[in-house]
Formats: sequence, C-alpha cells, structure tokens
Amino acid sequence: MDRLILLDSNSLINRAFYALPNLSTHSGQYTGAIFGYINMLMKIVSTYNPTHIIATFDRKAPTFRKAMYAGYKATRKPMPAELASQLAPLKEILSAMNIPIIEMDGYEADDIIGTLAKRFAVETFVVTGDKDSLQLIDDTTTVLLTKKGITEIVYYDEAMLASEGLVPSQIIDLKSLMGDSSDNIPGVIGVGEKTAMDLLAKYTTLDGVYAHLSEIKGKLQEKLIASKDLAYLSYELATINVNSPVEFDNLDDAKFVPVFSQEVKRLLKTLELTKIAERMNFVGEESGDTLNINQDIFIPKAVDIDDLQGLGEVISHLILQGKFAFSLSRRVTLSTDEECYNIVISDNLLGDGINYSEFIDAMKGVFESDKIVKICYDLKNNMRVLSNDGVRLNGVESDVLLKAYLVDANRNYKSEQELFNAYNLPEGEESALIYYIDSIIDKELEERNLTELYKEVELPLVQVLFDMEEQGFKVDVEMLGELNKKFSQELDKLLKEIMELAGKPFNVNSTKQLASVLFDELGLKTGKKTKTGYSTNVDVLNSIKNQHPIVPLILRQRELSKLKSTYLDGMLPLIDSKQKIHTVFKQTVTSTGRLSSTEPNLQNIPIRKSDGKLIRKMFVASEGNTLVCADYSQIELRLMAEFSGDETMIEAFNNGVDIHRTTAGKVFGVPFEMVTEEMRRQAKAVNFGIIYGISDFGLSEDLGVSVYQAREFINSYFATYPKVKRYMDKCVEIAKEQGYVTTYLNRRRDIPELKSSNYNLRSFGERVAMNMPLQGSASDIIKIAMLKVYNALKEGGYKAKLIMQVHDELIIDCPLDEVEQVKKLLVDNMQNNTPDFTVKLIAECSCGKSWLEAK
DNA sequence: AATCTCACG
DNA sequence: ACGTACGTGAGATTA
Repeated sequence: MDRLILLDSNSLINRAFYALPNLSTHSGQYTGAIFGYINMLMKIVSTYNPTHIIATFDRKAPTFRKAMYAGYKATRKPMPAELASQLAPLKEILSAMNIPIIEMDGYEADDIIGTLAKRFAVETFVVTGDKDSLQLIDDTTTVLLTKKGITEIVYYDEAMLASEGLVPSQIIDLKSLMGDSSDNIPGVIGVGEKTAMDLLAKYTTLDGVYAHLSEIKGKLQEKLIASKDLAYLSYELATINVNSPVEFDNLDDAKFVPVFSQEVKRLLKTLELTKIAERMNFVGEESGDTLNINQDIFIPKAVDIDDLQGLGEVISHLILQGKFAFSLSRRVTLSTDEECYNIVISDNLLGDGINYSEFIDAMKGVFESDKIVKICYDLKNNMRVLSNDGVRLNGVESDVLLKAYLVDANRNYKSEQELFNAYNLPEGEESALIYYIDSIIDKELEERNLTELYKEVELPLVQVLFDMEEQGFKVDVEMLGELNKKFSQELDKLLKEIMELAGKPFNVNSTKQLASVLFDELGLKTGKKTKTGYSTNVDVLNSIKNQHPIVPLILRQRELSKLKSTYLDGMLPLIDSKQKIHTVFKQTVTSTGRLSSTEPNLQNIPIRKSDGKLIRKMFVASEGNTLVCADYSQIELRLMAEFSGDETMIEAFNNGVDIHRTTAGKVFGVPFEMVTEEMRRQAKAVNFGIIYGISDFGLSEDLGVSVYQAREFINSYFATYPKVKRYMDKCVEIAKEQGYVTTYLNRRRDIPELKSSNYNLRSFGERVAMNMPLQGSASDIIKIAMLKVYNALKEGGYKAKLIMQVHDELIIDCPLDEVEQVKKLLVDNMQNNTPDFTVKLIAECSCGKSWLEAK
C-alpha cells in the first residue's frame, strides 16, 4: 500500500523556529528550525512508514488568490532573518534525501498540498501546523496537525473531526465565521469559536446561517448583518484551492526510502546536527536502530462492531481471553493481544451503530468483574467516566499512564497520543496501542525495580484517591458569602484611595501599569527586574513601603484580591448541591512523587496570614462530623537524619527537642536556653535550605544577609552535622554517576541537567539530586500511610472517610463517636510505616469543626 | 501562550 | 563569570 506524506514546510519550519532555542553552528549558521523540522520528519517517517514524500514551500512573491484582497494578507510579518537563512540549507538536505520540493509563484503551500492530496488516489497524510488544512480531510486524506511547536502530532481523520462535531468542509464555514488572526482572516466581528460552533451546529454552513438570519436573535443577528461581506470574503480566503496548476504528475518521482546518501550525512555534519545523523540509516553502513525499531510490531487492525449481536460476540471473546485493553477517549475501542474492535457508537437509536447506553449495559459486567483483567490509560479518569454511567470499574491491573510516570517522572503525558508518540508507535486504535505499550513499559519497570512500587502503592492508591475526590470537602457557603462581601467592601475603599494617591485611575492588577505609576510617576526606588520590566512583587513592595503611603495600600489590595479571586470567586462555581467541593488529585504530574490537586487546588488553601485563615475556616466537616487532621512533624529533616545517619541529628529528633532551636544552639555555639528567636529563625532557614539543596546565594536571599555570611552559616551547619554534608555530597556524586536518584520506595528521577554544559542547569541538577530523595521519600511514606489508613477505616467498618492530603498532612471527615479511635488509627498508621528506621516519625493530630480549628 | 504574582507544603 | 533556593496550580494581564 502506498502512503504519501505532504509536508507544509513553511508552516512546520516556522513552528520549529519559534518552539526551539536559536541553535547555531560554531560558524554562526542558525540551525534550530532545521533541527526541529528534520527531527519531526524522522519521527513521522518512523511512525507512518511512508512510501512517498513531497515537501511544499511558499514563494515569497505575493500570492495570487489572496493578493486579490490586499490588506488582509499584507499585514503578515516578514520572516525573521534568523529563520530565512535556514531555508536554503533545509532544501539542500531535502533534495539530498530525494524528497521533491514544490513551490510555485502565486500559490501558497496549502494550495499545492490541497491539489496534490486530491490528485493522487493513495493514502495521504498532510503534515502541517495550520488548522485550515483540516478541510482537506477525506477517506484517503488524513491531517497530522503539529501542536506545541512541533513536539506533538495530532492525528485528524473524518471520525476525529466528527467527534468535534464537524465535517471537513465546515472548517471553511467555521473560519469564515470566527476568523483567524494568524492568517489574517477577519471573520464576523465579535464572533469567536464558541458562537461559530453553535451556529454551525444549528445551520450547518455559512449559507445556512444567513438563510436563517431571522431566527437568530439580538446582538448576534446585528453582528452577522454588519459583517456579512467580511464573512463571505473570509470564506474565499479560507478555501484552499485544490485545482492549482501544479506540475507534478508522476507519484514515483516522490518515492521515499529511509536510507540516505552520504551526502545527507555530510550536510548534517556541516550543520553540526550529528544527533540526528546518529539516528538515521545511510547507504553503505550497517543499519541504525531508531528508524526500524517498531517496524515489526504487531498492532491488530480494527474491526468495526456496529450492532449488538456483534458486540455480544466481542464480549464473549473478551471473557474467554480474560484480558483486554480499552479506550473511551477518542472513540470506543477494545483490544486483546490479537484483536481490536472499534465499537461504532451512535447517538440516535435509528442510525447505524450501537447506542452508548446499550454499549454500557452490555459491558457493565465485564467492566465490573475483577476476574477479567483490564489495561487502560489513566485509570482514575476512566473510573470517573464509567461511574457516571453507573459502572464501578474493577480489575484494572495496568494503567499505562501511571506506569509511564514511574518510568520517567520528568515526562508529563497529557494524552494517550503523547504517550504513543513517546514510544514511537505506529498508528492504530488507542486500545491496541495501549495493550502493546503495556508490555513494553512492564519491561522498563522491571529493569528499574519499580514493579513493586507500582503494584503495592501507586495502583492501589488510585482507588483511595478516587474515593477521596468523590467524598469531597464541605464548604460553609454562608461564610463564603460574608467573606466575599467583607473583602469586596475593603477592596472598593482601597482602590479609591490608591487612585487618589496615584492621581489617576489605573489597573492595579497590571504589573506594567503599576510599575509605571510607582517607578516613573512617583519616582520610587526600583528593585529586581523581570524579563519585561521592573518587578512589583511583595519583596519589592515591602522594601519601599515606607517611601510612599500608596505602597502599603497596594500590598493590602494585592492580598485581598488574591484571596477573593482565587479562593472565593474561584471556589464558588465548584461547589455542588451538597455544599461540597471535589478536587481532582493528579498522581502523575510531579517529578518527585508528590500528588497535586486541581479544580480547585485544595493543597494551597491559605493558613499563614490572618485574612487567609478566614478562608481556611470555610472548610468544614460534614453534618454531625468533625475533621481529624494529622501532619508529619519535620518529615523531610527527619529523613535527612535517617539517610545521612548523622548521630547528632538523629539523637535530637529522638529526644523530641525543637530541632530548629537545637540547630541554632549548635551552630552559634550557645547553650539551648540562650538561643534567641532570631537565631532560631536563621537556623530554621538553614534547615530548609539544606532540604532544597543548599546554595549560599539562595540562603542569603532568604535571610537577607550577605552571601559571605550565608556561606559561613552553611559551613558551621556542616561542621555541626558532618554526616549531613557527606550525605549531600554522596547524593550528587551518585546522581552524576548513574544519571538519576532514588527514594525510600525506589522511586526514581532522572536528572539529565547534571550533564548540561550550562552552569545554571547543572547546579539545578545538583540541588535536585539533594532534594528529590527527601521530598520523594516523604511522599512515598505518606502514600503508604494513606493506603493503610484507608484500609483500616474500611476494615474497621468506620463511617469516617479520608478526604484530603496536603503532602505531609491527612484529613479525615469523622463522625463524633468515632473520633478517638480514628485519631489513634490515623496516627499509628502514619508513624509506623518505616520499621527499618532509626529515626522516629511523629504525626501530630488534632480535630475541629473547621480546617482552621483542626490545625 | 507566555509572564507575573502568590497561595501552599 | 555566571545567577539560583525544592515541589506545585490558578488568576489576571499582555501580546
């Protein structure tokens, strides 16, 4: 089967240019965009195995089609010289690869591509960053749309487009309504994507919209009438010419073989792009690996299942096999190791395919059985989706996202497709790829000794987190309303006073405007600089708060508007009918193993300042319950004592003394009782600094002392705790040697920065090497605690429920009559997870009606 | 989409 | 000679 790839080179090289740093050779030739382009080309080649490739380019001359509407296209920015200089070498390489280059005066690349895509009746992939091209999709044409610069490639075919509610030709209608600023298509003024989609859903086309203008009400009707000419002009602009006179008729002139001439190698060498060359195959050399890696993979082809009888047969097969992968994301597909089924879902009962609810009914038993093993991507999310359909998902042994996270926590996969790309898989249905990828990742887990962490901790934790989210955290809505009123009133007053002192109205939330008022007009002293101008952050404002009465007012305004927008206004729409708020925990985000919390983030509810405490007071136990909270005392420092084996520090912890005070006494050489608050504060800062991977500069910044003095602190600290110093050095040394560090449960973080030639990046790598084992082990330990607490509550038949985790703190929503037992259970399970430790771990526990009282 | 700011551990 | 503390998420502005 022939497969043709059409490259929209201008679009691709542009995106590569802006996404990548300005790489250049020693002689000063820029290469970043070329690097990005070739890299992406190689990735596409290895994924899609094309038999033919054609590259198209724009000509600089004004375009014929669009030049007719001078003014719209004219505003496009000229190509920067750093990019323009990369075009010629790129074309040279493409030519050496025997990839024909097509460019025509008067036509843009998308016209050429459109024409070629329709001309040859072979499977065609259009590679571009331009969404306009989606109009070219048909049964033989697919668009590979680059996102995020060019690192991610999204596959668009008719089905994919349909899932967004569009057919290919509607792309033109959509653009003519919403416009496209990057392409200078005006569209209807005042209509954006959402309105445009709504209109098309109702009236299908632009003509349809104008034919039913009378049905459209109010402002929108006015806008449509006012911009009618613009809309139809936009339609012309957005339409790709598929009949341009491209002189290219023999497809075999574009024949592609992924083995390149020595000339290609030479060209890449001159551009100092040796990394890319290493991954390619060249004539007369033994074959490299990357390009061929996945050519032998067996990914079963999808069989469409469009009636209930067929689905019944599939289900029997799944049960018989006892193991399958599923994906409900892009479409609904199910795969065993040999078969892949595409379940054709239809929304109306009459049409072809299976109604979604019928699919769910039929599959319920299979999804709920823990005897039938399942594989999926993002288990917790699938549990949520199916739970909304009344299905309790069980028996999932493999969550490939979770596994991939353990393999490399620095990656942050945001979609199934990103994961597939990372593993260089050919195309195929999601479930088939998930099934396949699982077997690869299992080997990686095994190699890295991560299987136990996965099976014993991360996978079972998914259910715990799911239940915590489901349970939710109650919010006192009445209190929220009162606070909102109170803050609003004070903010009104503050803003008035600020404007008066400034002598003119301005937007205090705008750093730019604020800086101009403070530093230009009032002539106050500037502080740190940012990329875009002078900083106006708290540190800067605090340093000038005595210079002008406006500054304290701004500080107060900042504080209140932060609290109001993030924690009052932001929270309100997330509260459900039972006055509960349900965060979403992310288990595969942080590079250290911590959880994160979103929608809303409940891990950064205020506590430190007095008005912030009022926010925390809004979070309460549910009806008739109390909150039981416990947090680890100094867990990261205790871990440092344990891992370093420093007797002085271990002894301090095991004697239950105040660690910061003790440290101060030893570092400053005074008896414990003589330690002043200031000395303790400084010692505390050093203790924290150590955990972060100390640097003299960072500490001096934090303490407001000279770098020299900070250095002295660090030296006497290490003299006090000599083994801590040795431990820190060892962390860095090991990291440099093996390229990664590990935690208590063998969680691993690769630190590629250590190999960087950039001093800053390398130093960052060193700090990470010191911090990750501490932060990561602390999160290992609280995860163990969560599992134990969850199980103990369940087995003990308690009504109390775990509802929140904030890195070193757990919160239980607990009926009053269970409080004493639950407190004990919670503390015991937090403190006694690490039988092999010399250092005692301490969890401090308290309770109260609100989160504020319980701390 | 990037930047700045700031809330938490 | 360089220019930094470790880990997050969200809102507002700007481009």
